[in-house]
Amino acid sequence: MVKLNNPAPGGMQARGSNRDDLRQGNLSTLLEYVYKNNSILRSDLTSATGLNRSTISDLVGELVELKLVSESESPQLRRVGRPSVNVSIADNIFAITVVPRHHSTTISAVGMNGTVASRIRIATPIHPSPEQVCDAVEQGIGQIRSQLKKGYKLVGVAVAISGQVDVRNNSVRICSMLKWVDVPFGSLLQERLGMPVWVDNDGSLACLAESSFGAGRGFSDIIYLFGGAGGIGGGVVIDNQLVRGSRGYAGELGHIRIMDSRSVDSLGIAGTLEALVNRDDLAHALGLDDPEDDVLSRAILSATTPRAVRLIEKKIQALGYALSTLVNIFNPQVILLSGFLQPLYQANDYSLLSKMRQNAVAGSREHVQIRTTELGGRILEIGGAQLAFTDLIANPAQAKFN
Amino acid sequence: MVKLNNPAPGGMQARGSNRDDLRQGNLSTLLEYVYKNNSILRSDLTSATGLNRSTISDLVGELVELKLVSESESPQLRRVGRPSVNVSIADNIFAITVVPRHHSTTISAVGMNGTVASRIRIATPIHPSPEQVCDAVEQGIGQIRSQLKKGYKLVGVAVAISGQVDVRNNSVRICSMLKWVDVPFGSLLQERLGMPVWVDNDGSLACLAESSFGAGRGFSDIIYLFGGAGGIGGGVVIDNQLVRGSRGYAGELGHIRIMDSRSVDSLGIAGTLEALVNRDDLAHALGLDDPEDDVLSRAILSATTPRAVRLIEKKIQALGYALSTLVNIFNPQVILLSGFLQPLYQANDYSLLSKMRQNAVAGSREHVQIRTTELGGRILEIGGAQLAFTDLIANPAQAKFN
DNA sequence: GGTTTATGTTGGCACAGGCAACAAATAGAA
DNA sequence: TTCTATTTGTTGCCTGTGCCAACATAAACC
Repeated sequence: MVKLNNPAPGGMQARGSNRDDLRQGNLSTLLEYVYKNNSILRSDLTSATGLNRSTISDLVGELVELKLVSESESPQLRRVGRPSVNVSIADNIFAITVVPRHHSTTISAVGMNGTVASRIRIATPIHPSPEQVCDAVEQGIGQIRSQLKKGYKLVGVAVAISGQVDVRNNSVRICSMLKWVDVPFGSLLQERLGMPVWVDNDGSLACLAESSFGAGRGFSDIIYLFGGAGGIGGGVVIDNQLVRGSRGYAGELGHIRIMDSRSVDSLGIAGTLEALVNRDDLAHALGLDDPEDDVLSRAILSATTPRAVRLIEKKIQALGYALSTLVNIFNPQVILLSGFLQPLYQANDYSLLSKMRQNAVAGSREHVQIRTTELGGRILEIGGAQLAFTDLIANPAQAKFN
Repeated sequence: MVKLNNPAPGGMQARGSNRDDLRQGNLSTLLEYVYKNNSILRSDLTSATGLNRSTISDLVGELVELKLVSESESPQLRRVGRPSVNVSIADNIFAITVVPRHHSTTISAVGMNGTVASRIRIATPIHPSPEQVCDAVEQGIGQIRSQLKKGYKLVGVAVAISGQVDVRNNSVRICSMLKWVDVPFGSLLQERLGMPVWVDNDGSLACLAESSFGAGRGFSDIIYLFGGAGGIGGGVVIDNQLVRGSRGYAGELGHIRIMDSRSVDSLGIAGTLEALVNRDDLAHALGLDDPEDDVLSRAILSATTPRAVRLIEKKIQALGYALSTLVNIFNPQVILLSGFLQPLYQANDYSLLSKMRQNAVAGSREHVQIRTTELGGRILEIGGAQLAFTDLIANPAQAKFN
């Protein structure tokens, strides 16, 4: 459900809505439509929202005045009747996305219209301190500002962390990749930059991106799983809403239990999906040493040695078990696989599907699909930007830029 | 989030809101407050919703005219100032709750004010056909109608099924207890009775009840687990919203995988929570033959034979594994245990907690609580009624009774 | 070029909630 | 008792939001 600040009672904190909330909610709904579609006809907004033509006209007018969208002549559609006006997202609104890694940090400017306008990778010491990452970000934003066309507006900075993030206060609980524990990174960076900062888990951000702009488009209930060198991450969307849990730690799908085993995952938990389905094992069995994603992928799909084939099948089985648990819990419409889980699925989709179905309850297993993801390397930039645009979209009239 | 029919875009189906929606949303919010609290001061409604005093006065006035609530003098609070008016739910609005079991069906009338006004148990053949249950319900409602005070109003009938239910069309996908497969029970019963019928999974309904009126009050993110003779069921509440999944099959928490094992659960899936933590095993090890709940509970808490103690500990370990998976996925505030899982927890709460913590990610494990439930035997009646009252609460002005 | 169809535009309207002033009902102090 | 302070209910008026109907406009179709 969208805005109109009545958060559902139950916790009994529902608020009433007044006329301002009504207007704000409608503005927000419209802006979200334009954002998600990048560009949309006013007549489509009318039919989608159910609002009156004149109301849409008025609301879009306000968004134009706020310089959040622009109107342009419609493309030639060869349809009867007066052609409708095209509404597009302004091309000068950007979010900064920050992705810190072991020994470098990537800083990007992502337009609200979806374009990655600028991307800078800045080397840092291995396992950089929060201050060192702040330095890199500050430097990167400086460069980006000089590259962007004049008149640009920044909404703020989104940071994607490969670890556990308390989203209530934007602080990093644990990030093994950076060796951070309890770092209030959001506050640190915000103080340094003087603009809003949001921090979130990378799996959640990727899930967000894929659900809005990738393979999850049009689905309301989605499981997203990503397999990378650091382990397995993920995210869950229920009823079009990303699941965050009480503090934002939800979606640690790599750490769900599969079986008794002495293999432990990156957090030292035994028998989990991440412990059993592991990139290094696969690379090793395929005779590769720290391969790039596409190399590993091709190797998995063309594996022939009995040992490798056996191992791949074993991983598929383990993944199948995990999927069935998730399917039983969530009854999703679609499961999205990315990273090295994608070639694993493609190597033997039948095997994965049947393992999953075999261990899932009847109702849920029947209509669930498995798909591979679509967004590729830009996924964290898109997801991070989406996080950064959230406030703007929720309340377009109060937009503030930096 | 409450009403104001903008379902979140993403699936891109958000609708705009007009003035009618505004009014409807506020009426709904107020009615929900009164329902959840049974009785509340008008001044508390004012501060809780943030709406103006005069607006509350007007809205409550409409609810009174609709005969959904009544106003009465406030209790003596010995507070300075003019005493506020007390708003209570009308005492003549009822839902019928139906709980079909192996060889009997229980039909109850539950007041919107929370009272179970009438409860009738009607014997049926073992594994009754849908028609036989319909017969029982029709007969039961006939009796209930004669018992209720004149002037009563019925909103409809809610059916709690121990199995998988497609909530989109109120049909039973599979119910092993009744041996039903693909029974459109909602339509059948609705046609017979001529009033609205809703069907849902018993675990989901129990979760709903416990989250609104039981041990889950005040929490927004809840895991609910119930252990009974038929297996283990459950439900999940995220952000104050019951998780139903795409068709309503979500929440099959008994079928999440724990380990490799040859033990199978009621659906034939091996190594699941339900397969490993099993009421019959416990009863047998304790030398009991089909015990009542309280008998089993006492036996678990006072077990002394090494074999029984070992078995109990083993079950606790398995439950701990399941909880850690759930905690990793959801980052809930609280886990509610009921049925025979409750004495299992009480038998060694330290052991269960530490097993769960040991296998859960740092952020999520730190603040999660485990609690036992509060509602006892009335839980399905309360949860079912809540389901039946949902439409009325969502749109008080369109209330229709039977 | 006229007709049909769909959309944009405009002015007036209805009505929901806010606001301010006043009335009412209590506790507490003098 | 009486007076004051405090809180809440009530009333009339106002603002602003979305709706509606009539009209204008721009395309396809014949």
